[in-house]
Amino acid sequence: MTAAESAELAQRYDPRDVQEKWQARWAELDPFRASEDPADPRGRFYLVDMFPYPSGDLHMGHAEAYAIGDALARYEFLRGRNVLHPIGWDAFGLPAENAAIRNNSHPADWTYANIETQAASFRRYATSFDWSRRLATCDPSYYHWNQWLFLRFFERALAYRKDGYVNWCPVDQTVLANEQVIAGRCERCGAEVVRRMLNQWYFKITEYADRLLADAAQLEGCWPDRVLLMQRNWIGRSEGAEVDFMVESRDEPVTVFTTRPDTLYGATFFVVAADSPLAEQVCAPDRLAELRGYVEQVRKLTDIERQSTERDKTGVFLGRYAVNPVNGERIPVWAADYVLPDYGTGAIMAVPAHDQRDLDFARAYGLDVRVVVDTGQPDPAQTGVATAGDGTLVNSGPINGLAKSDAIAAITAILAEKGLGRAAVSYRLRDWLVSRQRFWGTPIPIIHCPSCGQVPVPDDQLPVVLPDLRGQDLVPRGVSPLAAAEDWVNVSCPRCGGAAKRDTDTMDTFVDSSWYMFRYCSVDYADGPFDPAEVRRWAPVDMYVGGVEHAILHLLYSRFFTKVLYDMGLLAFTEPFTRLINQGQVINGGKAMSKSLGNGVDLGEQIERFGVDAIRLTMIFASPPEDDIDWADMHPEAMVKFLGRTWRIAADVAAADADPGGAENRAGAPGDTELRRATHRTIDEVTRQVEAYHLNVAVARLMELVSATRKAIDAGPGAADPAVREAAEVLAVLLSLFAPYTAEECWELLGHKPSVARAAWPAADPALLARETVTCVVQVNGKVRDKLDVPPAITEAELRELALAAPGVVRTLGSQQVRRVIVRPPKLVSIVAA
RNA sequence: GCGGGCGUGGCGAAACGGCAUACGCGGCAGGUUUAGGUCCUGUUGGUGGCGACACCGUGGGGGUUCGAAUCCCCCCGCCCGCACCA
Repeated sequence: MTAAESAELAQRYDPRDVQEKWQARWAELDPFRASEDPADPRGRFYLVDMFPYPSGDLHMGHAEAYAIGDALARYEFLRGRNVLHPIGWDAFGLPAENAAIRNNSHPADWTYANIETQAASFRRYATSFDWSRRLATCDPSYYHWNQWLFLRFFERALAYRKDGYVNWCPVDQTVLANEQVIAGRCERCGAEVVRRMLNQWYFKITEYADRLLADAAQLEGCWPDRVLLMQRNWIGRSEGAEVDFMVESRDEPVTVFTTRPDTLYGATFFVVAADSPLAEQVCAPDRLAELRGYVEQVRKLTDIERQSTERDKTGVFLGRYAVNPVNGERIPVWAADYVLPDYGTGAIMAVPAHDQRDLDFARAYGLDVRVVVDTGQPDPAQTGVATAGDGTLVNSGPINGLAKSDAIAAITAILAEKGLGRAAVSYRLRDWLVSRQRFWGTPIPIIHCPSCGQVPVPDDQLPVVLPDLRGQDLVPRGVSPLAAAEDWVNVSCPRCGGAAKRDTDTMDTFVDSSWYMFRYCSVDYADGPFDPAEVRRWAPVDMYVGGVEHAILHLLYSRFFTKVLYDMGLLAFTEPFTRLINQGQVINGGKAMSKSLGNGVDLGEQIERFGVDAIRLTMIFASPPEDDIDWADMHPEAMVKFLGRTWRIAADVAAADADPGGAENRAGAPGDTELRRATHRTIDEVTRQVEAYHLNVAVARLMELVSATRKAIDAGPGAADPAVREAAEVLAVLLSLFAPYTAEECWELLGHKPSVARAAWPAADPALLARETVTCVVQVNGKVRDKLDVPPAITEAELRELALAAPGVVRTLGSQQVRRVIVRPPKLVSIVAA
């Protein structure tokens, strides 16, 4: 074949044309089905991509995430592992319900239709899923086990109801977990969240705060640092002490939590959270009206206003005094909204000299400021700047003269001894609010009986299936739409048989996603959430791929669930995901894609234009997986070109094969050594880059090999050389991680059947990796002055001599004295001269 | 405010403390082509020089080192998380 003919062919290769052909073959071959044979000798690898929400077709963000996960999964397959790479859908949730309301249809119709759309798109996208394991969380066969788990949590007192201030989204008309409130706004719809006092279901994640924190250590180096950091900050452990203060006209002491018990002698007033029940309890009767007026005012503020640090401190005096347990001093009790009702004990001792918030409050209301730690900084009462640093204790009785940290220990010991306080730990983490006043979720399997209270639905009556409600109004009104299904709601109490009502709330969808990775191991298992034997075989997940937006929410909840399941004896490990990769976002023109900006890029359109392979390759080649990709800077056409070049190499080899002369040529030696070296270096490099998740660099190495092979064909030994065939075969297998269609075409052109998915990852020949000469850089005073080609095994003495004699070195040195020579054979000599 | 991360060509990005800018885009030049496109080849950090070369160069400043994009300190800029958590 002439170069012109070959170019002509390349022009004819359009990666889009081969997609249907291979989809059909893959469907038939099912090459990525995990082996269910427990005796399968291959090492196992469990890779999970965060499952999608079926809110329409796949989008650009999915295209990146699944390209990364798929490359890693295919790598493990080709390495000979028995890989489990499943897919499912996070199928409950508000968007389905809102879409149903808009279209006057049922959430299930919308959801299942979108699932089919996405499944078809996944197949087109050539993802290497084991399709026999797909799941959808809205299937009763799935949420059955949400309910079962809920009841196990309930038995262990890890699921409980309480009154509390909750985040209420006025648009979605439902409560939200703390984790779902982003900067005071609803994570889903962006509306400003307001606080409401409601009786709701919670999961007691705070009981696991310490373990969630401690076990994060074993994820170090395996999860992105920033995710671990965010989780640590979210859990927010602080060490300090509890101190009991007596308050006039009250028998029980009021306990405060403080991280600075050393400043106890500097407490000049006492503050309770205005909207906590405690405020009314300690308030003098004649001040009650004022307190209530104040609380009313505060409640009108949105969380965003309330949390603004710019806002002036406000509060009311409650007409009572608290007694400082260490010195008997009477200090006024105030109520203020800068003290939170649900952190610590909802009350604080205020030390204005050493806490900025207390100081701001003291200055607003003319309260005393007393310095008890001498930090050498100016008087806070004068400057308005609290001094929080280290220093020496003053005005503090028995702890005078101690340094801050010693004083903390000393005063804590004194308090403990007198029974007035104790060392304590507090967490920023709150319990997980799991009930939602919406329809499209898992019904909470509890029956409320007037005489028996909260009664679990018996296991053998699970699942509690959602009532149909087809054709009924699902518009949110603050009460779950399930309440309207009277036939469904009204039941007899399983315990006493009397008239009772089902709980009408549904579970937060994050419950669904907290354990789905275990369900994948046995999607049809009917005797429990998962088959323990199967989970033992596959789990924990070796590699988890998904967006950083779940750094706290889903990833913290999953870790919590795993620990509870471990405590229940259902799992043998305590962390669900051994390794985690967060891919970046796909943005456009420097901004996240959004309808309002009109900068959305449609994945389907991109695939129509460039083909799946080019889009996958563009995603992979753009940057390291964790970086954002700005689509405006991307050039998928360059990948189309690269795919054509790669394909043409295989085509040239095939053509040379067909040429009778070619066969003779191949009969002999292994072929061109230079190209063979390049091929084996590429195998070695790509293997290492993939192992390090530097997928973009792996693609760059493939591009280099394509260029080298092209040269060998056009200006070297020609397409019939066995080294060219070897290069072409290696390219096909390596490329299959990223561009499966083109890889299949090449593999087929090279005469292989039935699929490159059945090929083996090539091994680099060490003999071909060894280099005959290496380039040695010779520096003089830190600057490169010459380069030498030397054998890799050169000795230090030989290299030193060669370097000193190198022309560039001689020229630079001139009359200078050589002071020192550092020799690092075979790559570097550094000469210090003066 | 607190915590963390990142600043490398015109652009996306490479670089165990050891040749800065691999690979790709874009640009320039050439070949193929009736032309354009496709395809192929070469070239492409800045300044100076015909040139071999020289000097400068990884946000800015300082330090450690024979040697720093890489390690340390300060500053500037951008991004992310938390946000009255006592």
